[in-house]
Amino acid sequence: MQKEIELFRDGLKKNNLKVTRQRLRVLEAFLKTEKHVSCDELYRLIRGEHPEIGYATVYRTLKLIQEAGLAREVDFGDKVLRLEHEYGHKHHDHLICLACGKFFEVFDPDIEALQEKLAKKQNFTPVRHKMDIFGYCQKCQGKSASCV
Amino acid sequence: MQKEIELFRDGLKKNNLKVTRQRLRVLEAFLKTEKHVSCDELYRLIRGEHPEIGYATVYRTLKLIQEAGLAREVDFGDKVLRLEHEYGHKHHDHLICLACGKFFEVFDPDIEALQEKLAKKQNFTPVRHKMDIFGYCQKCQGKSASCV
DNA sequence: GTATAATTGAAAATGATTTTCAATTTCATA
DNA sequence: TATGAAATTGAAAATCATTTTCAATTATAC
Ligand SMILES: [Zn+2]
Ligand SMILES: [Zn+2]
Ligand SMILES: [Zn+2]
Ligand SMILES: [Zn+2]
Repeated sequence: MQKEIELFRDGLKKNNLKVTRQRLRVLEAFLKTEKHVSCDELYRLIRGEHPEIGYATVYRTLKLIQEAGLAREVDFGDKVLRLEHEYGHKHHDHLICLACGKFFEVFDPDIEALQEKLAKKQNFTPVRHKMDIFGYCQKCQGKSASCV
Repeated sequence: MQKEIELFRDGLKKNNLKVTRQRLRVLEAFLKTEKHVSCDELYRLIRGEHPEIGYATVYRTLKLIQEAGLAREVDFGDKVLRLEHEYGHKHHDHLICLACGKFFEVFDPDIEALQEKLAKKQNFTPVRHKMDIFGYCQKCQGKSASCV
């Protein structure tokens, strides 16, 4: 966490941006949660301890956190922008339960290799990818999507 | 296209919904375009020939087209809901160019098999998946994302 | 044809995201 | 440590895609 804070400060300095109390609070809150958090969720978390920090500041700081390479966007198909930790977290893909909403992080080097190959075959230079598998987790076997 | 129209009519009848002039116009417009079209884009296309058809009708009909199994949602990460043809189009994944926005439909049975295996290993029952590879197409090699 | 129930289009509502702006704060420099 | 230019802040408003409302219109079963 110390390393992340340092990277954040460096990212700010590099762009002539200021290190503020609010920005540090937002970063800390983001680093503390291991979920795939939305801006709104993070704002509500922070509000408990720091009700003086506004939504816009959380929103803007999340952009800065992304720019510093500490977070990446994930999309679970629920129309909400979510962020997950990037620093110290290797690339992975997701299994997402249609019933309970839980997700699992997975990684398969064979799939990754085939993805490279697939792109190259089309003379396409891959930069990044997103692979999300939707279905039912062990606990939700047999349930339909409606059981929340 | 005749088959698709029939399926659409069947879908409506099955749910006690009415076959209207507007719904057929929207379906035809959707079937005619082979792009991954958004509601707004389709509305603008239709407006040329049928300015009397409202946005809400296009929006609502697109839902019905999905429910009839004729369209599926695709997400290119641009925050807009897009639909592509489903009927007669096998499952595929996408290569999406970060520079020019063009996309290519791809399919790799080996990847599909490994995806199944990966999910099963976690006792997860896969239903559907999304795999999007972002990068640069042949024409845009070496360009940065800013060149549109 | 009539009755009934569904559909329509315009406009308003929604909900996440993004911007505006005047007051406040940071921080390089003196 | 004081100063002042430049960046930041929070509240509120704007934006933008999506979704709903509602009174008038239309499809369809009888
Ligand atoms: Zn991957
Ligand atoms: Zn589950
Ligand atoms: Zn696939
Ligand atoms: Zn496609």
